[in-house]
Amino acid sequence: MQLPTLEDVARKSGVSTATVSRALNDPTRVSKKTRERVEAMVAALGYTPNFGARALASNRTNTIGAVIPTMENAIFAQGLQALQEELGEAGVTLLVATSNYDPEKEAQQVRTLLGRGVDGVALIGEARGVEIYELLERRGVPFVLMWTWRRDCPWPCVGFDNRAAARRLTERVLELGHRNIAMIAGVTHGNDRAEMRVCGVRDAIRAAGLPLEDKRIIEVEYSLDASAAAAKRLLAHDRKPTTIICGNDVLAAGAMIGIRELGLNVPNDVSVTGFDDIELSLVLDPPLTTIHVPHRRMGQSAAQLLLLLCAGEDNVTRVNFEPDLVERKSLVAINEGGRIR
Amino acid sequence: MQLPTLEDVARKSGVSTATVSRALNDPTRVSKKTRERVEAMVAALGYTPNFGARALASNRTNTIGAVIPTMENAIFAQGLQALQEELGEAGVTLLVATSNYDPEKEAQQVRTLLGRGVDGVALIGEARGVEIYELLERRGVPFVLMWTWRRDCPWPCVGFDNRAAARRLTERVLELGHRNIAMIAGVTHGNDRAEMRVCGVRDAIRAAGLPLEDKRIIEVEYSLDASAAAAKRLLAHDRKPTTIICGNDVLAAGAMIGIRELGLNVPNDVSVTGFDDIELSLVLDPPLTTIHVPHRRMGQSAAQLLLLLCAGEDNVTRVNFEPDLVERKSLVAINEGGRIR
DNA sequence: AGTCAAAATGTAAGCGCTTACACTTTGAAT
DNA sequence: ATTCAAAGTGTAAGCGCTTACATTTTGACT
Repeated sequence: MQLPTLEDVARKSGVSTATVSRALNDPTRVSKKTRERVEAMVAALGYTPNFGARALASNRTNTIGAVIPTMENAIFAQGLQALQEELGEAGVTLLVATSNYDPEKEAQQVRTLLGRGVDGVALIGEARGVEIYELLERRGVPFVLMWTWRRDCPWPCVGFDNRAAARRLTERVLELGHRNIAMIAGVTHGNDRAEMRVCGVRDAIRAAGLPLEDKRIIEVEYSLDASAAAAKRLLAHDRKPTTIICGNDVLAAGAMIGIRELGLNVPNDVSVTGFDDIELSLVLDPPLTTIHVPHRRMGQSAAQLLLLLCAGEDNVTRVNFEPDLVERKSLVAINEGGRIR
Repeated sequence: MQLPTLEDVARKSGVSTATVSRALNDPTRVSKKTRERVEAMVAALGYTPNFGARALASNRTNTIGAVIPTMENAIFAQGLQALQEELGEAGVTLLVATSNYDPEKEAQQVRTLLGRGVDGVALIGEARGVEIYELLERRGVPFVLMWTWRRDCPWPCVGFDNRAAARRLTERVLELGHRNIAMIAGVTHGNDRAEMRVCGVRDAIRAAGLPLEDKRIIEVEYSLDASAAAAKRLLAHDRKPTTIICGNDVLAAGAMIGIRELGLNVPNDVSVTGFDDIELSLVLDPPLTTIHVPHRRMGQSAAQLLLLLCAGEDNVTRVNFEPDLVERKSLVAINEGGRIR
């Protein structure tokens, strides 16, 4: 069966295809009478514009592409959902691709998205080969970086200062009397958020005049198993850490599993902190002290910025959110004896 | 700047556009010599096919659309990721839309996807207005239902028997001596998976000759808060349930939060079971006894089926996975006194 | 009634690709 | 050498839409 075309609508409502096109895309440019006639005919025929033809003729697809590392853990889910909803209200569709934290794969996904003619692109973080940025700029396709922010970032970004937030968290840990701190970080290669979080922790420890010991920072992939193993390794150390700062909530959850398997208790034997404040942090026992990231607002804001950029606005904008430290039960003060509470 | 077109490639490599098109889409139909020349020219110019033009001319988009309820909890993440990866290997892109468990929104999203010319559609579950099925069939767009399976389902589906699995789980609960069972279910309206899980629980209880009490089954939206509240309500009952069977892992996590807030202990005071076996179930303390659903295999299988259907294969296929009961620590046997363990 | 800018509409040329069909070349079999 | 199917290539007609430009209609003023 053949779908009705613009021309069918035009013929049956006694106007030209141009008028139908206008009635659909910019109703103000058409008299009320024709508009209504056309709309009625569209409904009667069940006409839907052909996406490919429209894209070909107008050179726009009303599609934004996003490349995220993974959908499998919830870190990006909320933000993406919000991005999608916000774009949806403007009639723009979101195309999501995943890179599995592999820069090469990310580049390939960006190329695929460009091949599909996306009008704009959302990327996570700043760290990637310069060729992607060049490609995007050469093609004139606007993009924004999400989940990251830096004062002098040369590109539009919507996020927060991972380094400052990690530093703030660590300062709180220090304030609670911890002097023996370890960290389970995400893999920092090609991941500036992970890297900046490590830097932030280092900043705070150094500022406190404490030594920073490289072996107390373990980098692992974002999985429960890897993090649980890392926690066990850290706690096998002769001088056990009193706090394990984790690169994100998933790592914190993994660390808590590892700690539990060692027969130790959080927070009595060791404190744990997370980062991101995904739903997970509430189901953990004890609930996780973590950095709350405003995922939804970030997604919305990124959508708006992207729409602006697509509309031709072209000054680089940066949106900086201020993540909060939410203190729950997984981090407690240390007492005089060096044991916790 | 103007992007290179097929014609540019053709001109510069001294062949016709038809030959270039063939060299790109079906290399075997072109001599080795020309193929190599064309490929070199493509690389040199950085040519990428124009998606819209291709879609318009060939009437295919190499895109599959999926409508899922939400990305915000991880239930669908793994399955979708697998679906996407499998499609990706066939050069097909996945377009994901969300309905937020709203049938009306789902219908609208399907229409949007069709408007974008998707070659096939993946939907979650079977329960929806007949008009969506009609629309899909009228358009001749193949689709598969995921996360659900029924012997006499009239449409292609890739999933498992939610009812049987829920029944199996409940039988195990009964086998462990529980006689006083409550359930926190997902909202069943427009959600056959949730509904079938309730049915399965009922089946088992009825088969055991026990009374089934409607008030012991509470339907809530899939959120931690709602489930925690429901658990509290159930436990405020004069005859406390010894097990709370939850419609999925998220609800189980919420129930455990509620139970904890009541100062009770899982599983000593009350057992809890989940359904889905998402990563969450491992981070809970105690780890959750739940039904393991093979999300990844389901996604892969759905992708393969969809690709077949798009290729013209048109006999209705149903793929049934056998979910396992994984027993962890949140469900324990009841002792003689009626108290647990 | 006449004027004329503004509003509404029509005409038709593409957008970049695929593919039916026609034509040419190739090379194995005679 | 000749033949002829198979393999390779070219020609050109769309696919369904947008939009620059041309033309007609409208209606607020004289």
